[in-house]
Amino acid sequence: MSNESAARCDGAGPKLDAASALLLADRLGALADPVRLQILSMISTSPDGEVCACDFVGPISKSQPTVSHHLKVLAEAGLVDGDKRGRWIWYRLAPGAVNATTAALLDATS
Amino acid sequence: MSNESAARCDGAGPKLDAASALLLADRLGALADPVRLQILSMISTSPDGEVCACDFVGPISKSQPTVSHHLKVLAEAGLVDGDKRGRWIWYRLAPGAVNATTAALLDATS
DNA sequence: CGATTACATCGACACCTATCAATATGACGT
DNA sequence: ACGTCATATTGATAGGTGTCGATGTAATCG
Repeated sequence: MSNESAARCDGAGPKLDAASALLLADRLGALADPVRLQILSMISTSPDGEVCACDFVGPISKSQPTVSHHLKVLAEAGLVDGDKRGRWIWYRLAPGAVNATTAALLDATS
Repeated sequence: MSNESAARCDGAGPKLDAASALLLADRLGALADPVRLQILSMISTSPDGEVCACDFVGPISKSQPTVSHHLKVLAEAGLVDGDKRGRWIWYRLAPGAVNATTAALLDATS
Protein backbone atom coordinates (compact mmCIF):
# COMPACT_ATOMS: atom_id res chain seq x y z
CA MET A 1 0.00 0.00 0.00
CA SER A 2 2.87 2.41 0.79
CA ASN A 3 6.09 3.02 -1.08
CA GLU A 4 9.23 1.69 0.53
CA SER A 5 11.28 2.72 -2.47
CA ALA A 6 13.89 5.08 -1.06
CA ALA A 7 14.15 5.40 2.70
CA ARG A 8 17.36 7.40 2.71
CA CYS A 9 15.55 10.59 3.68
CA ASP A 10 18.81 12.48 3.67
CA GLY A 11 17.54 15.52 1.93
CA ALA A 12 18.22 14.07 -1.48
CA GLY A 13 14.70 13.01 -2.44
CA PRO A 14 11.20 13.42 -1.11
CA LYS A 15 9.45 10.52 0.55
CA LEU A 16 6.75 11.04 -2.04
CA ASP A 17 7.78 10.57 -5.65
CA ALA A 18 6.21 12.82 -8.25
CA ALA A 19 3.70 10.21 -9.40
CA SER A 20 2.40 9.44 -5.91
CA ALA A 21 2.24 13.14 -5.13
CA LEU A 22 0.15 13.74 -8.24
CA LEU A 23 -2.21 10.93 -7.33
CA LEU A 24 -2.70 12.16 -3.79
CA ALA A 25 -3.07 15.75 -4.97
CA ASP A 26 -5.85 14.65 -7.32
CA ARG A 27 -7.74 12.94 -4.53
CA LEU A 28 -7.32 15.95 -2.27
CA GLY A 29 -8.39 18.21 -5.10
CA ALA A 30 -11.65 16.35 -5.33
CA LEU A 31 -12.22 17.19 -1.67
CA ALA A 32 -11.02 20.79 -1.83
CA ASP A 33 -14.29 22.41 -2.81
CA PRO A 34 -16.95 23.80 -0.48
CA VAL A 35 -19.83 22.46 -2.53
CA ARG A 36 -18.39 18.97 -2.64
CA LEU A 37 -17.66 19.04 1.08
CA GLN A 38 -21.26 20.00 1.75
CA ILE A 39 -22.45 17.17 -0.47
CA LEU A 40 -20.34 14.67 1.45
CA SER A 41 -21.51 16.18 4.72
CA MET A 42 -25.15 15.88 3.74
CA ILE A 43 -24.74 12.24 2.79
CA SER A 44 -22.88 11.43 5.98
CA THR A 45 -25.58 12.93 8.16
CA SER A 46 -28.46 11.35 6.29
CA PRO A 47 -30.16 8.68 8.42
CA ASP A 48 -30.25 6.19 5.55
CA GLY A 49 -26.73 6.96 4.46
CA GLU A 50 -27.94 8.02 1.05
CA VAL A 51 -29.30 11.18 -0.50
CA CYS A 52 -31.22 11.71 -3.72
CA ALA A 53 -29.38 13.98 -6.15
CA CYS A 54 -32.38 16.28 -6.32
CA ASP A 55 -32.10 16.97 -2.57
CA PHE A 56 -28.73 18.65 -2.90
CA VAL A 57 -29.80 21.52 -5.09
CA GLY A 58 -31.90 23.38 -2.55
CA PRO A 59 -29.71 23.36 0.58
CA ILE A 60 -26.48 23.96 -1.30
CA SER A 61 -27.86 26.90 -3.28
CA LYS A 62 -26.28 26.04 -6.57
CA SER A 63 -27.88 25.33 -9.91
CA GLN A 64 -28.75 21.79 -10.91
CA PRO A 65 -25.99 21.56 -13.56
CA THR A 66 -23.45 22.75 -11.02
CA VAL A 67 -24.50 20.12 -8.49
CA SER A 68 -24.45 17.49 -11.22
CA HIS A 69 -20.93 18.51 -12.12
CA HIS A 70 -19.73 18.18 -8.53
CA LEU A 71 -21.39 14.80 -8.12
CA LYS A 72 -19.56 13.64 -11.20
CA VAL A 73 -16.24 14.82 -9.80
CA LEU A 74 -16.92 13.04 -6.52
CA ALA A 75 -17.95 9.85 -8.30
CA GLU A 76 -14.91 9.87 -10.57
CA ALA A 77 -12.68 10.34 -7.55
CA GLY A 78 -14.29 7.28 -5.98
CA LEU A 79 -15.67 9.24 -3.06
CA VAL A 80 -19.35 8.55 -3.69
CA ASP A 81 -21.39 5.87 -5.41
CA GLY A 82 -24.57 6.61 -7.30
CA ASP A 83 -27.45 4.18 -7.48
CA LYS A 84 -30.10 4.83 -10.09
CA ARG A 85 -33.54 3.79 -8.89
CA GLY A 86 -36.32 4.80 -11.20
CA ARG A 87 -36.07 8.47 -11.99
CA TRP A 88 -33.78 9.24 -9.09
CA ILE A 89 -30.14 8.65 -8.36
CA TRP A 90 -29.26 7.97 -4.75
CA TYR A 91 -25.77 8.79 -3.65
CA ARG A 92 -23.91 7.22 -0.76
CA LEU A 93 -20.37 7.58 0.54
CA ALA A 94 -17.87 5.15 -0.91
CA PRO A 95 -16.79 3.15 2.16
CA GLY A 96 -13.37 4.11 3.44
CA ALA A 97 -12.60 6.48 0.60
CA VAL A 98 -12.11 9.61 2.70
CA ASN A 99 -10.25 7.59 5.30
CA ALA A 100 -7.87 6.20 2.70
CA THR A 101 -7.06 9.68 1.47
CA THR A 102 -6.43 11.12 4.91
CA ALA A 103 -4.33 8.08 5.77
CA ALA A 104 -2.19 8.59 2.67
CA LEU A 105 -1.82 12.26 3.50
CA LEU A 106 -0.81 11.61 7.08
CA ASP A 107 1.58 8.92 5.93
CA ALA A 108 3.24 11.32 3.52
CA THR A 109 3.63 14.03 6.17
CA SER A 110 4.29 11.86 9.23
CA MET B 1 -15.75 23.05 18.68
CA SER B 2 -18.39 21.52 16.42
CA ASN B 3 -21.72 22.95 15.43
CA GLU B 4 -24.71 21.40 17.10
CA SER B 5 -27.01 23.90 15.45
CA ALA B 6 -29.38 21.70 13.48
CA ALA B 7 -29.15 18.00 14.23
CA ARG B 8 -32.30 17.08 12.37
CA CYS B 9 -30.29 15.66 9.48
CA ASP B 10 -33.47 15.08 7.60
CA GLY B 11 -32.21 16.27 4.28
CA ALA B 12 -32.91 19.90 5.09
CA GLY B 13 -29.40 21.19 5.71
CA PRO B 14 -25.83 19.96 5.51
CA LYS B 15 -23.82 19.33 8.67
CA LEU B 16 -21.32 21.78 7.25
CA ASP B 17 -22.53 25.32 6.71
CA ALA B 18 -21.22 27.21 3.71
CA ALA B 19 -18.68 29.19 5.71
CA SER B 20 -17.13 26.16 7.38
CA ALA B 21 -17.06 24.33 4.07
CA LEU B 22 -15.22 27.22 2.47
CA LEU B 23 -12.66 27.30 5.25
CA LEU B 24 -12.02 23.58 5.09
CA ALA B 25 -11.89 23.67 1.31
CA ASP B 26 -9.22 26.35 1.48
CA ARG B 27 -7.07 24.30 3.80
CA LEU B 28 -7.48 21.23 1.63
CA GLY B 29 -6.72 23.31 -1.44
CA ALA B 30 -3.37 24.24 0.05
CA LEU B 31 -2.62 20.53 0.30
CA ALA B 32 -3.99 19.55 -3.09
CA ASP B 33 -0.88 20.17 -5.13
CA PRO B 34 1.83 17.65 -5.97
CA VAL B 35 4.67 20.11 -5.47
CA ARG B 36 3.40 21.18 -2.07
CA LEU B 37 2.89 17.58 -1.00
CA GLN B 38 6.46 16.80 -1.96
CA ILE B 39 7.66 19.80 0.01
CA LEU B 40 5.78 18.64 3.10
CA SER B 41 7.06 15.12 2.55
CA MET B 42 10.66 16.29 2.31
CA ILE B 43 10.39 18.26 5.52
CA SER B 44 8.75 15.38 7.36
CA THR B 45 11.49 12.95 6.38
CA SER B 46 14.32 15.32 7.15
CA PRO B 47 16.27 14.15 10.20
CA ASP B 48 16.32 17.63 11.73
CA GLY B 49 12.70 18.31 10.90
CA GLU B 50 13.67 21.30 8.83
CA VAL B 51 14.79 21.87 5.27
CA CYS B 52 16.50 24.84 3.69
CA ALA B 53 14.44 26.41 0.93
CA CYS B 54 17.29 25.99 -1.51
CA ASP B 55 17.18 22.21 -1.05
CA PHE B 56 13.69 21.91 -2.53
CA VAL B 57 14.51 23.20 -5.99
CA GLY B 58 16.65 20.31 -7.17
CA PRO B 59 14.64 17.25 -6.07
CA ILE B 60 11.29 18.75 -6.99
CA SER B 61 12.41 19.82 -10.46
CA LYS B 62 10.70 23.17 -10.50
CA SER B 63 12.16 26.62 -10.90
CA GLN B 64 13.15 28.65 -7.87
CA PRO B 65 10.27 31.14 -8.22
CA THR B 66 7.79 28.27 -8.45
CA VAL B 67 9.12 26.65 -5.29
CA SER B 68 9.07 30.03 -3.57
CA HIS B 69 5.45 30.47 -4.58
CA HIS B 70 4.46 27.10 -3.14
CA LEU B 71 6.31 27.75 0.09
CA LYS B 72 4.37 30.97 0.42
CA VAL B 73 1.07 29.16 -0.08
CA LEU B 74 2.01 26.58 2.53
CA ALA B 75 3.09 29.27 4.99
CA GLU B 76 -0.08 31.31 4.49
CA ALA B 77 -2.14 28.19 5.08
CA GLY B 78 -0.31 27.67 8.36
CA LEU B 79 1.14 24.36 7.25
CA VAL B 80 4.82 25.32 7.49
CA ASP B 81 6.89 27.84 9.39
CA GLY B 82 9.93 29.53 7.92
CA ASP B 83 12.90 30.55 10.00
CA LYS B 84 15.38 32.93 8.44
CA ARG B 85 18.91 32.21 9.54
CA GLY B 86 21.53 34.18 7.72
CA ARG B 87 21.01 33.88 4.01
CA TRP B 88 18.86 30.80 4.24
CA ILE B 89 15.32 30.13 5.30
CA TRP B 90 14.67 26.87 7.08
CA TYR B 91 11.21 25.45 6.84
CA ARG B 92 9.59 23.09 9.30
CA LEU B 93 6.13 21.61 9.59
CA ALA B 94 3.66 23.61 11.64
CA PRO B 95 2.85 21.23 14.52
CA GLY B 96 -0.52 19.58 14.19
CA ALA B 97 -1.59 21.54 11.15
CA VAL B 98 -2.10 18.60 8.83
CA ASN B 99 -3.69 16.64 11.64
CA ALA B 100 -6.16 19.41 12.35
CA THR B 101 -7.22 19.53 8.72
CA THR B 102 -7.69 15.78 8.41
CA ALA B 103 -9.59 15.77 11.68
CA ALA B 104 -11.95 18.46 10.43
CA LEU B 105 -12.44 16.57 7.19
CA LEU B 106 -13.18 13.30 8.94
CA ASP B 107 -15.54 15.07 11.31
CA ALA B 108 -17.45 16.58 8.41
CA THR B 109 -17.78 13.25 6.64
CA SER B 110 -18.18 10.97 9.65
C1' DC C 1 -48.63 9.07 -27.17
C1' DG C 2 -47.67 13.41 -24.96
C1' DA C 3 -46.38 15.80 -20.73
C1' DT C 4 -43.59 15.96 -16.84
C1' DT C 5 -39.75 15.06 -13.96
C1' DA C 6 -34.71 13.96 -12.94
C1' DC C 7 -30.44 14.24 -14.39
C1' DA C 8 -26.56 14.91 -17.79
C1' DT C 9 -24.22 17.44 -21.31
C1' DC C 10 -22.83 21.52 -24.01
C1' DG C 11 -21.17 26.09 -24.70
C1' DA C 12 -19.67 30.14 -22.78
C1' DC C 13 -17.73 32.98 -19.44
C1' DA C 14 -15.06 34.57 -15.44
C1' DC C 15 -11.79 33.47 -12.31
C1' DC C 16 -8.07 31.19 -10.35
C1' DT C 17 -3.58 28.88 -10.44
C1' DA C 18 0.85 26.87 -11.78
C1' DT C 19 4.69 28.01 -14.21
C1' DC C 20 8.72 30.50 -15.83
C1' DA C 21 12.06 34.41 -17.19
C1' DA C 22 13.46 38.63 -15.60
C1' DT C 23 14.28 41.48 -11.95
C1' DA C 24 14.48 43.14 -7.21
C1' DT C 25 15.84 42.58 -2.35
C1' DG C 26 18.75 41.39 1.19
C1' DA C 27 22.62 39.03 3.44
C1' DC C 28 27.03 37.40 3.39
C1' DG C 29 32.18 37.17 1.99
C1' DT C 30 36.19 39.36 0.30
C1' DA D 1 32.28 48.87 -1.60
C1' DC D 2 31.61 45.19 -4.63
C1' DG D 3 30.33 40.74 -6.11
C1' DT D 4 27.85 36.65 -4.99
C1' DC D 5 24.38 33.83 -3.28
C1' DA D 6 19.53 32.91 -1.51
C1' DT D 7 15.04 34.22 -1.75
C1' DA D 8 11.03 37.13 -3.02
C1' DT D 9 8.42 39.66 -6.34
C1' DT D 10 6.73 41.01 -10.88
C1' DG D 11 4.72 40.24 -15.31
C1' DA D 12 3.12 37.24 -18.60
C1' DT D 13 1.03 33.13 -20.22
C1' DA D 14 -1.29 28.75 -20.57
C1' DG D 15 -4.34 25.67 -18.67
C1' DG D 16 -7.65 24.42 -15.21
C1' DT D 17 -12.17 25.06 -12.78
C1' DG D 18 -16.67 26.70 -10.99
C1' DT D 19 -20.74 28.52 -12.59
C1' DC D 20 -24.91 29.07 -15.24
C1' DG D 21 -28.43 28.97 -19.11
C1' DA D 22 -29.90 26.22 -22.73
C1' DT D 23 -30.53 21.90 -24.38
C1' DG D 24 -30.45 16.80 -24.54
C1' DT D 25 -31.73 12.22 -22.63
C1' DA D 26 -34.13 8.97 -20.15
C1' DA D 27 -37.65 7.40 -17.13
C1' DT D 28 -42.33 7.94 -15.22
C1' DC D 29 -47.11 9.26 -15.28
C1' DG D 30 -51.66 10.25 -17.21
